[in-house]
Amino acid sequence: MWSIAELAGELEISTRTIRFYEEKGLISPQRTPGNRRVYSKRDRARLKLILRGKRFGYSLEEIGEMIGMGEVDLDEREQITRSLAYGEKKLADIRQRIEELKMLAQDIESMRNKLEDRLQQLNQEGERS
Amino acid sequence: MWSIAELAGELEISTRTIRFYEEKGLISPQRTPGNRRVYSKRDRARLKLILRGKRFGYSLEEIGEMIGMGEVDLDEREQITRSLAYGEKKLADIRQRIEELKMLAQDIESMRNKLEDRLQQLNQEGERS
DNA sequence: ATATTAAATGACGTTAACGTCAACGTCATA
DNA sequence: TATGACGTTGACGTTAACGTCATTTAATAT
Repeated sequence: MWSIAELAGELEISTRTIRFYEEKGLISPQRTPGNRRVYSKRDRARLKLILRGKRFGYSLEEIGEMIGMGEVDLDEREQITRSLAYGEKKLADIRQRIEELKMLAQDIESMRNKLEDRLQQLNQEGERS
Repeated sequence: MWSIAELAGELEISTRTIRFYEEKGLISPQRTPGNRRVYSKRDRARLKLILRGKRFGYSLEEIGEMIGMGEVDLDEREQITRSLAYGEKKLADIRQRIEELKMLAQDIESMRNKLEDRLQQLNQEGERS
């Protein structure tokens, strides 16, 4: 169990950010008798997932959908079916992103090659003086 | 060569967005005698790179650094050296992201398996009635 | 018991990344 | 040549994702 400051320190975000995510319904920590928030291991895992999502440019709203809010009033079978469908879409999305990242890496590598060539050329010009 | 609307259509962004990127110095298209913007193949490639970066949560400022603006008042050798160093960092970052995405995909797949098991179970319960 | 220190809540401020609108210029074409 | 359709530059508006107070309450140390 963690306090809000401990968790914020570990994850390198502000306490405001954590409260903000709670406002948006992304996490719902327990409270102490004195009304302080306490975060379980599960809350912490959820926060990490949120942060990971953010690093890939997902909005908080998208992340909310991803971790399955909304659609709370369905029977279990229906819920599971929808979650599966959503999961498939996300998987396709992620595989697509992996391919794009590889392309990005290639872009950068080809830039690197050109730059190295130019540097080589500059060095040779220098030697000829 | 493309007009701004053609390019916007193809890339599925607004013309405002394209002009905004120009304001920020990320692209600098040529102009016609009548002051219209014209976009070359190179401009288009650059825009695609920008959009790709955005999809991974990079800010426009970071993208700007990535495609090598800033540091304009250095000699060429220095410029190239810095660009190379920056490129290496980005490459490491990207490779890291690829690994993270693979992990995210695994998370989702294992969730899927659990859900499918549960669905199977529900179906069998149904048959036994 | 009191002084710190940490937390909660609410309100307002800020920044990036555009959207929207007005006022005007220009190009094609009937 | 006039009438849309497309483009340009401001200028102001908007939204997401927080930051920054001020105020009040609770826990901890002395």
